[in-house]
Amino acid sequence: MPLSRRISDSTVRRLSHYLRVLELIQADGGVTVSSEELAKRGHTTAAQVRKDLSHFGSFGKRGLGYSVDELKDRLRTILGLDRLWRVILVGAGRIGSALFDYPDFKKRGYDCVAIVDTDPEKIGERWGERVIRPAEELESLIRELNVNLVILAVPASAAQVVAERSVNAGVKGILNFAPVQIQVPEGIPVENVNLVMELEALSFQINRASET
Amino acid sequence: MPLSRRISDSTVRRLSHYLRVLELIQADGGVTVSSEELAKRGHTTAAQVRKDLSHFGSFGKRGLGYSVDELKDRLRTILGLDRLWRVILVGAGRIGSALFDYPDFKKRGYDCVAIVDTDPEKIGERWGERVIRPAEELESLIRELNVNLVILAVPASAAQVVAERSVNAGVKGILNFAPVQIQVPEGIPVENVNLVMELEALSFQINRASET
DNA sequence: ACCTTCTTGTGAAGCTTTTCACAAGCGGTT
DNA sequence: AACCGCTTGTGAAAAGCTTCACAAGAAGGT
Ligand SMILES: NC(=O)c1ccc[n+]([C@@H]2O[C@H](COP(=O)([O-])OP(=O)(O)OC[C@H]3O[C@@H](n4cnc5c(N)ncnc54)[C@H](O)[C@@H]3O)[C@@H](O)[C@H]2O)c1
Ligand SMILES: NC(=O)c1ccc[n+]([C@@H]2O[C@H](COP(=O)([O-])OP(=O)(O)OC[C@H]3O[C@@H](n4cnc5c(N)ncnc54)[C@H](O)[C@@H]3O)[C@@H](O)[C@H]2O)c1
Repeated sequence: MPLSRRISDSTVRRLSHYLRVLELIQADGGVTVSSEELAKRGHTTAAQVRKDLSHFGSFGKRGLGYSVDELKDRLRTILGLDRLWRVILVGAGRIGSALFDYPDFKKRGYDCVAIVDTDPEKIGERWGERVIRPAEELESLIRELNVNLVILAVPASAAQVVAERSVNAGVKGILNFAPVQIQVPEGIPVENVNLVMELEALSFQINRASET
Repeated sequence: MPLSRRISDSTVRRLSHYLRVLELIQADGGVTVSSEELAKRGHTTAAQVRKDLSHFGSFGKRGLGYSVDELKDRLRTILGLDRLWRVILVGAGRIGSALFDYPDFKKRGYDCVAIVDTDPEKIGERWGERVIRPAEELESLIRELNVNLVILAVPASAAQVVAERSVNAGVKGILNFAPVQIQVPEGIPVENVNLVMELEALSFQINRASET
């Protein structure tokens, strides 16, 4: 069990995927599952499933497969879902309002504990249990509420500055919706969501397929 | 110029990235650009930039670099942005309303020509120039408006059915926001956006970094 | 016309990820 | 207690992707 090797990005995404599949299997009353089945319902092969899991230990029983319950717990621990993550949402615009209160976040332990915006019209507005705070309070909110993650839902021009301020205030990871590559200190993970890029990947593939 | 080899996903995403960088350079008045500079402002290396581009031809001049204008055009063609894409939005909920009229889509040639929903409260509602149509009209709208792409912004339970209906009606690609792996016929590209997965990738990396 | 400087395009090397293949192990059956 | 069917865990092979390194070519100066 090579617990210290680097884990590839694709492996992590697949783990996340396996977890979701396990939840579905559990909801259907499944008790054990083979790598074969996990692969079929995921998007991959049985060997890949086993290799992915083997990076973190050996959770299965030969001849039987994996205990759904146990594997689910293991994956939750591996993915860091065995604790609560405190998230601040920066930018209460269109994408921000979709993300806020997205139930799947809460279900996985991501709790949006604060929202900030610069727009005086929006500051003070109540969203569910939260009130939109002015952007100047970003640092103090992060410190006082012990925020771990920031969701950047601001215009591209503001993203870099907000990211820097957030990291300086102690945030440990960034989910960035602005279509810019933000620069952060070594060791602070950033995940980018770029929807234009996704559409471009589609049109590229469609074009390519039609080129015979 | 190996025009027929398979292009990796990561290459396509970088092309998309280069295009954005080129637009920024052009806005700053840049006329030519070297792979070195493109790499610095992207997220990669000069060799990678050249290798990526070399799959599609040789667009540069040795000693000089690339013409910003020309490379931009070439990339637009490669990514399929030299035409208009007609998009239907299925699901006029929170994420759907954020996506609709997202200006960056229009700027790249993706035009949301129709919106459908099942909710009687929403049907008939006007969003900008569009009116939300009942979901039963999905197929007829796709055919009549010559829709190429579908954005799935419906609950996970509805995603598979909507995807199948859309493909049967002639859609050529799917951007899926529902957190399920949808099954489609060979040759229909699907891009998935799974935000929970992105957050999980962050918490995984944060956990891992703190394990010394 | 030649030399210098710069940067591309590209095989080859190096590295990472995926797939293969099979010994090892578990549980049920005879 | 030995056998059998099944599935894991894992080295080794294969495939895929990135980096290296350099010849080839372009522009400008002398
Ligand atoms: N709408 C979409 O579908 C969509 C999709 C993908 C990416 N994005 C990106 O997400 C970001 C936000 O998009 P949107 O459509 O929600 O825009 P929006 O204009 O609706 O919202 C942006 C919000 O950020 C606030 N803001 C601006 N500067 C700020 C700052 N320094 N600190 C805090 N708040 C600030 C604004 O007041 C506004 O409320 C943009 O970068 C956009 O490119 C949007
Ligand atoms: N809100 C988010 O931040 C977010 C983020 C990522 C992914 N998602 C996913 O996107 C999807 C939509 O999320 P949402 O938050 O917008 O939910 P929502 O409930 O706000 O919107 C869903 C909409 O789809 C409509 N709908 C349901 N069945 C339909 C059908 N068969 N045909 C057409 N329309 C139908 C509903 O009437 C509703 O208007 C979900 O799968 C969700 O998991 C949401």
